[in-house]
Amino acid sequence: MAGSVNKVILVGNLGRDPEVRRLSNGEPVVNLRIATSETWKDKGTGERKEKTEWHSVVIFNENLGRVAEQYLKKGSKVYLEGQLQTRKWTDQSGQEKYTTEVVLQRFRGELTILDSRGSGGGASEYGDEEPGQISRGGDFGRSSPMERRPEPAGGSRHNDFDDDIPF
Amino acid sequence: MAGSVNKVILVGNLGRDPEVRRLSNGEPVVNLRIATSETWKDKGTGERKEKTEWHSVVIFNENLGRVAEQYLKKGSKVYLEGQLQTRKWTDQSGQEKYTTEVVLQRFRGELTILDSRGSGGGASEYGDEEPGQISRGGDFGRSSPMERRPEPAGGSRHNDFDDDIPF
Amino acid sequence: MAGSVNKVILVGNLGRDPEVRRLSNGEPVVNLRIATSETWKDKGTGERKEKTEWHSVVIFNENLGRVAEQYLKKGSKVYLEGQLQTRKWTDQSGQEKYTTEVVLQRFRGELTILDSRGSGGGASEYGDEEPGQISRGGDFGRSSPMERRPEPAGGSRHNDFDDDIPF
Amino acid sequence: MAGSVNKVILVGNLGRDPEVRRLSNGEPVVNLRIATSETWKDKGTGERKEKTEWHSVVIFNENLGRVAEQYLKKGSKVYLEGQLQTRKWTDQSGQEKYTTEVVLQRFRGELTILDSRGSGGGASEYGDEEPGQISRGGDFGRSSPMERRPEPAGGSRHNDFDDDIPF
DNA sequence: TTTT
DNA sequence: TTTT
Repeated sequence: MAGSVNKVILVGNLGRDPEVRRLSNGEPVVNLRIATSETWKDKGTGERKEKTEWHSVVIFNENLGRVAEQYLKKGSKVYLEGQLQTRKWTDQSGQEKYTTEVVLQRFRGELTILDSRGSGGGASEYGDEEPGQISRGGDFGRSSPMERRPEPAGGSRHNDFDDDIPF
Repeated sequence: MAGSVNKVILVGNLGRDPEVRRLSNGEPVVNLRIATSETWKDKGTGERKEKTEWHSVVIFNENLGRVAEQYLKKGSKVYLEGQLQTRKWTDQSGQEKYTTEVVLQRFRGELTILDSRGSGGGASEYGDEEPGQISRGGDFGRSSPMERRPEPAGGSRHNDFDDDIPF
Repeated sequence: MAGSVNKVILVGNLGRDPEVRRLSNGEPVVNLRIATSETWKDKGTGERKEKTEWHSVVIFNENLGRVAEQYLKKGSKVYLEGQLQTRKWTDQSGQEKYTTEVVLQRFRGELTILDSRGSGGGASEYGDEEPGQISRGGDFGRSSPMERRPEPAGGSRHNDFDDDIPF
Repeated sequence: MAGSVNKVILVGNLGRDPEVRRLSNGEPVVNLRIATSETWKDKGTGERKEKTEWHSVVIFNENLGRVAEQYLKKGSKVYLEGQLQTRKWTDQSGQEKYTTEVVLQRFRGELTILDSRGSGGGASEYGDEEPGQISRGGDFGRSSPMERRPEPAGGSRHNDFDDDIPF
């Protein structure tokens, strides 16, 4: 159906270091485990209570994946936007299982580092006069670095990421 | 942890009529099945493709639950905000399962009807000079209708919902 | 400062037809006037009241601009995401004025048509196996159509937009 | 119109201390000045550039206003949700002016402190078994503290805020 | 006027 | 498994 929106916004902390797998072309696919939590005070007992929710995040967005890989670690606080996706899989015993994840698809989603260290800028790749959003997935919509910034003839293309450090 | 945000925004259509269970106090708990989908054209084949994602939504928010119960049906288009929650349960065979849902907690979340019919107003319950958000969960933070609008002495309390039709 | 987010989400109706200006390169810059409103009932008088807020939206995003130009008109209902931007200008009498707008920058923002007619798909431009978000600005991050889909040798490139109708 | 959404999400830093005015009933109305910014690298010159956007925020939400008053200061980083509102006013010279603000209405909006200090919990006021969202405006929908937590007979009601520190 |  |  058209006219639909599927958006998740999380601000939370990484429960462990990012897990990075790599596609055959070298692109990273990064998995994060993000905790969000709420605290409240039990009106009956006056006790302070807390409930933590854990979120599985998968980053297919190449640029945000590189940011995650390089700058996030256990404990990092992030703002991220992705979409809800549920996939079906079969465990070893043949049982059907469903897993729901927050997915940052290729060229989509957002990731912003909120730690005082580790923040300070973004992995923006704009090269013109218009400002680029910090670490925003949508900034980068192209399928290969070659499409991205036409090199002058004879120009050498180094590691793209070198000049896109997010702080 | 403080400083966290757990928010889901969906615009989509109900795949079936709302399912309403009722708490011992009469409050509705409403389950929705919402479809969002994306379409794209395969660059190779030129074929138009579509992928639909299904979301399980649970409304504990009493007022939004009543709105859902009364005004939503299979096919209705809604905007809603809730939070991600994963719960563990055990199926009949003793297998542990996890289900992730979009939850509108008591006094929280938002629900807005987007159909041309069925839209046109909100279930707002503000009674003062300030405008109330349309069908917003947070509008209603009180735990019983009795707390809500002090009745004049001798006043009779009718069905609360009568005067809160969302369109 | 890094680690910042500036996001506006609107669901509302166009108060008039889109206004389209065109850059020297032919790219459209589209201005929308969007109404959102809230209704509530005055607790004192029992009167139903409504307050409408008007938003100025500027679409620099080329693809979303084309969608707006072609498919939106007075009365259309849309979901859109942009960012807040305030600009200073001087009126004819030399007075300094400030105007705050919701801006969809190049390659950014989202626009989804919510009318039953006019919905039904998206202006996605993905050409691979992964689904593209409907009418999402970030889908298109390239600065010219030439970068976009490498044509087979001898292939002719027609109006790009023809095959990207959002429904 | 019903079926509308008017939402602003900001993550940014306070440019100065909160400004607090007080209504005749003692409720605070708090004004914040929030900076968001974007950085990018000019593709031509290779220069790193930055553009800052300033947002005026007005908090009518009593509870979030108290949180802002007590815990925010110049430099604090916050996540907040409000709605766009433009108001007309006349300056000293009789000129008509328009100002657009991000408004957190009574019982609405969200405010979460993101600084490592100053975060760590929320001003939640739930008193039952369900967890309360951190510093969420919508948690509190009632117009006076008296409605809030029924006191045991003879119970004394102290400063409500004492036991609701957000960390 | 913030932040990095 | 995070954070406060």
